[in-house]
Amino acid sequence: MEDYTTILRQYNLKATPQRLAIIQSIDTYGHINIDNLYEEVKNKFNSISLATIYKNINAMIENMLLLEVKIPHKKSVYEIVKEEHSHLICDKCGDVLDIDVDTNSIVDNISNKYDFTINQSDLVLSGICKNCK
Amino acid sequence: MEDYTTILRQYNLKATPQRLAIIQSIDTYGHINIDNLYEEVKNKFNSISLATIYKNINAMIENMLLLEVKIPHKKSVYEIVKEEHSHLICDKCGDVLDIDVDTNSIVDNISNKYDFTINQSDLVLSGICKNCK
DNA sequence: TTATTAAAGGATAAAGATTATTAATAAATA
DNA sequence: TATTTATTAATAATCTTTATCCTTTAATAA
Repeated sequence: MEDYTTILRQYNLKATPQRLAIIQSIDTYGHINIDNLYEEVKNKFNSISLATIYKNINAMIENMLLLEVKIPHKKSVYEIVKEEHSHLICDKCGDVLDIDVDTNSIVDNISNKYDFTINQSDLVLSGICKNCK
Repeated sequence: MEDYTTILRQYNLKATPQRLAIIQSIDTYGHINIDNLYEEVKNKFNSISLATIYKNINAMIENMLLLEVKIPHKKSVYEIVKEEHSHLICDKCGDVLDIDVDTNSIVDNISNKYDFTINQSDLVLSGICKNCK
């Protein structure tokens, strides 16, 4: 993931400087919420408006470049779409880790039992991380 | 789950008629979001204020009688705290089902791998239910 | 390179969601 | 039944998110 301009265009989004700053911050942090993203982008881009952040986050989500991760008791964070994975959250320091969990057997099992077509599996594990305990 | 008055008192909450109506609606529906809850309670209790709904939902969450369930692309729903379980959501009709999924091996595995103390495991499976497909 | 066009940005207003305030009321308790 | 304290309703205040409108800019093709 280097050339953000190309990536944006691949997702049918014009490569504006504001968008480059947004996508770069998200990529750097891995996961970031709206407020921190605004602060972050503002450092490089003093004049940016909060509405621009919202508009672009929404556009990038619609075009499937970004994903919203909902977290218990916290504000959502946004990440770049990659292979499906789960999340491990530290309730103390707020750190968010991507983890690899095989949920296939669970999904198959529930899918059969309830006659459901399951398209998405969101797993969030919360607790206290190594450094915080 | 019958005597809501007793339950509220067990959780150190005064048993007001408004609270009884709230807890009864949640229990009846199983899962309900703020807006639907407000509508529902208003039917029995015309004068209730939306702020009262919010205050009580928050009080009940703090006192661990209720739980917020965050759902991708939707408003959160609230449920009465029971044994830990996961959720199966129909993206079409919005129905929410409690499901029993054994996440112990996953939690143990990740817990060891990352040296994390995991306190909570939130799994939401989304798709299309039997009736909607 | 420049001109054209459609989209995006910034400022701010509007809308939506949640919380705080305050005076009146009602639940718990003795 | 009286007293105390928490709760309610109404509404204001505070976020949070989206819409509007005018200016600016990225993409495209001449």
